[in-house]
Amino acid sequence: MRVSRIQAAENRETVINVASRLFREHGFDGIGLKDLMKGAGLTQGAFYKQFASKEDLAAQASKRAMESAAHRWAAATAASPNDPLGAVIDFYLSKGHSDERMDGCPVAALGSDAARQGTDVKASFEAGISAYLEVLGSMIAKADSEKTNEKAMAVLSTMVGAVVLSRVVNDPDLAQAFLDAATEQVRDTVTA
Amino acid sequence: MRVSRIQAAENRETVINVASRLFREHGFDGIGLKDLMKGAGLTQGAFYKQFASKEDLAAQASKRAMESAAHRWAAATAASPNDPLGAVIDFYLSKGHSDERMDGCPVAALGSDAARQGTDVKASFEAGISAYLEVLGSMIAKADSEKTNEKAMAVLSTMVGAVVLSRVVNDPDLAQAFLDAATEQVRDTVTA
DNA sequence: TGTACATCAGTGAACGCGCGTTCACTGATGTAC
DNA sequence: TGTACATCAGTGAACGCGCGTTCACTGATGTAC
Repeated sequence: MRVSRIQAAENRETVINVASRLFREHGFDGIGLKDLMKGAGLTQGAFYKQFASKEDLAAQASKRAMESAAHRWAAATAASPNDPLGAVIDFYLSKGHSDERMDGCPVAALGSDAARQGTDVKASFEAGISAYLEVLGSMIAKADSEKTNEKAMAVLSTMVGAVVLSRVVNDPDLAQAFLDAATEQVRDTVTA
Repeated sequence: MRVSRIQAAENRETVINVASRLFREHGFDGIGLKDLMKGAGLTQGAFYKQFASKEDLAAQASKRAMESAAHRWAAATAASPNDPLGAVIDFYLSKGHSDERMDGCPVAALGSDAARQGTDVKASFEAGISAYLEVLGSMIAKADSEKTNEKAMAVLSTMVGAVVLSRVVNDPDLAQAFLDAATEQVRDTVTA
C-alpha cells in the first residue's frame, strides 16, 4: 500500500518524534523497533524504508530531542523577559523537569547511554550542547568572552549533574536538595 | 561439581566485581549474563545459585562500584595530605578518569541508566552518593554545616555533569574544556 | 485529460540470534554417626 | 579417625521470548505518453 511522498515524510517525522521521547524514557537499549513503530501507528516492517538502522534512528532522535529541549529553553526565556537566564535555571532545576524524563533534557535522560553510542549519536548531542552553551553564554555575556564560555560550561555541568543525581536516589528530599543546591550555585556563578 | 563454601563465596565476589566493571562499560542492558559469568570464569547456569535475578546483581554490582570509587577517592586524598580536596577534584575531573568508564565513577558511567532501574539499584547509588557527600563535606567544613552540605552537593553535581558532558561529545577540545571549566568552578566554590 | 505502467511505503511473516531464566545432572564438599 | 550419605555450587542444554534485520508481496502513488 504505497503512501504519498508527503504522507511518507510525515510518517518519518512522527517516528523520529516518538523515538526521541521513548528513547529518553527507556534508554536506547530499553525499547525495540516494534514498539517504536507502533507508537507512530506503523508496523515494524516499514522501519527500514525510512532508516538505515536502529543506530541511525538513535542519531536522528537524539538530534530531535535536543532541538525540542532548545525550544523549551526558548519558551522559558520568552515567558520571563526580565530574567531570562533565571527562568532557564529555574525551569531546568525544577522538580517538574527532573520528574519528566520523556520530555526533559536528553543529556540528563540519556547522557550515560550516549557516551556508549557511535559518532553520529554523539554528534547530535554535541550540536545540542553547543546550542545550550550559546544560549547560556549570550545571557551571561557582559565581561570578557573567555570567562563567559567557561561559566556557561560550568553552569551546564552543574545543572546536568544535579538532575542526574536527583534521579538516581530514592530519597525525594535528597533529590530536591541537589536541585536546590545547584540552583543557588548556578545563580551565584552567573551573577558573579 | 560442588565447590567449597569459601570458593563459592569467592566466586560470588568475583562475579560482583566483574559485573561492577562490565556494567559501567556497557550499561545494565548492554551486557548479558553469559558474558558476565564468563568474565568470572564460570558458566551461565551457575548464576542463579548466587543471585536472584539480573536486577539483583545490578544492585550488588552498583554497590560494589560505588565502594570501589570511594576507595579511589581515599587513595587520592592519602596521596596529597596537604590538599586532599584538591586531589579529589583533580582526579575526578582528569582526562584519565573521564576516559576510563569501566573503572571510573559509577554515577557518571551509569547515572542515566540507574535512573530507570528499581529501588535496590537506586539504593546502592544513594548510599555511595551519601558517602561522596560526607567526604566532600568533611573537607569543605569550617563554616556552618548547613552551607557545607549545599556546597558538597553543588560540587558533586558539577563534577558528575562535567564528566557526563565530556563523554557525550566527539570534540576532544570541548570535552577537555568541560573538565577545565568545572575544575575552576569547583575550586572557587570550596575556597569561597 | 486519460490510460498503462513503473515505483515504492507499508504489511506481516520469517530469519538467525542472544537474552534471562529453568532444569536434570554431576561430583566434590560437608555432616552424621 | 573413618565411613555413608545428604547437600548443593557448578555444568551445559533447553525454554520461551523479543530483538534487529530481511524479504516477498500489496496496492496506491507518481510518471510517461
